[in-house]
Amino acid sequence: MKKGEKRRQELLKIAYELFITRGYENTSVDEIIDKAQIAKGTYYYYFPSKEQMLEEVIEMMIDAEAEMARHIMETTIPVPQKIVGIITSLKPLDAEQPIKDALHQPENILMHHKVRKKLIEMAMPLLVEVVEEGIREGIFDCDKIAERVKMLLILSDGTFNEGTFRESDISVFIDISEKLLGAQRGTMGFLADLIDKSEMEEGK
Amino acid sequence: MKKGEKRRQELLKIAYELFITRGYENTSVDEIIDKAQIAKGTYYYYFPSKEQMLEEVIEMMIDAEAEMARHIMETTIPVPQKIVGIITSLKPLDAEQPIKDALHQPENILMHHKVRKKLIEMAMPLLVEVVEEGIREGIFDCDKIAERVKMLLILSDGTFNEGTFRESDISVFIDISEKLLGAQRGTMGFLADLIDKSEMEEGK
DNA sequence: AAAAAAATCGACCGAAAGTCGAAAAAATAC
DNA sequence: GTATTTTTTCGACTTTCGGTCGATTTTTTT
Repeated sequence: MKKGEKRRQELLKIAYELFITRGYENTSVDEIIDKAQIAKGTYYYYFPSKEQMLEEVIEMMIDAEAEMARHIMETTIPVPQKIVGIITSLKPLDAEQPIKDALHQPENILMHHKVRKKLIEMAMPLLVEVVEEGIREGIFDCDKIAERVKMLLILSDGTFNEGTFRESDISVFIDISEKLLGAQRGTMGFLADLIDKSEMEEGK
Repeated sequence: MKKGEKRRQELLKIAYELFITRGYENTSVDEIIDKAQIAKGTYYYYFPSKEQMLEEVIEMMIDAEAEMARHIMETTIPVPQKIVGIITSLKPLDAEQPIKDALHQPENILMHHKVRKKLIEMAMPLLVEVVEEGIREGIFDCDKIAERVKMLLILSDGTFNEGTFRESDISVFIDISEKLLGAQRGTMGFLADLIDKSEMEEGK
């Protein structure tokens, strides 16, 4: 009477991997049940539809990201670093070791969109807290924190997680982040080095 | 030997209307050929695939928006108003008279995403020009214009064209627009009235 | 051991995109 | 004005895919 939950997790894991490597739309239910060695009926015994399954897969992913983000929050690194840490930990699965691309560059728009939306929802309250921390410390100075955080998230996602990223975007992003939060010039400057470094690793 | 182009346009028009009112995914090729009173084979004589057709429908839409945007550019209204005018004219089809919704609110993500991307590509060079105009006039003061314009577009899209818009976003958006372009405080203030007005019309 | 509940099976269904060879219509050549 | 070639149209057929359903097996409960 709980073998069920194991199956469920097993299927979720298989689907997660297929969705990420080949895309949601390009993964058929048949492929999933093939890999899992089960029949159609069994699959639909656990999930009412493929899309509902996607929803659950995404939830899994968000949970993982959320944990990482919360972990960063609890550290004692400076507030600006926290913010950047949380934001960069939000790259859906891009930065993960083996899997990588094949997800949002080509055409996995549905999945990417859903992930992105939930990711922003999840990260907002955390970032609000961090920004408030920054305000108390005198590093930031602004009102309407939630709105500003939302825009920061929109901006970072649109700038970095889309295919149109250019090296020259960084300095503008830094500039605008500082002004958005009412920080002193240079507060976010360390971001440039960070990105330079990761670009080099990828040999871009 | 050119009846073909007429058919093509006819099909494009039918598809455009169906895509907009019912969504791309929810419109079947069968529905299109039903409305057009043609056979499957004829459809595929003109379009290699449904998705390619979407691409062409989108191009049509973009062209229309582009013309409107260019028209705004040629007027003699103040630069800040031009910018806002262009940006607001970019709402894919939202603001259009009879059609409206049923597009990006529910789940027409693929189409919305493609439109949005092309719209940004199209609008960037125009806005760059306008911002340069503003700089010459001393209204704006900034470097990296292309990058800043891109962010302005990302931000406006993410703020207004997504389902998460809140009244309180406006003032932050105004603030950040001004800072992004190096404008004086208040330069973009008129935006608030604009939005208030359109909200009222819709009875929100 | 019997009964009930949970889990599994796979043939089948319907919708939808896309194919293909043949035929009709139109344009061009002679 | 007829033959030939090109363009356009037709619709039955194929394939893929998400999803259904009643039957069957396995596991749990009593």
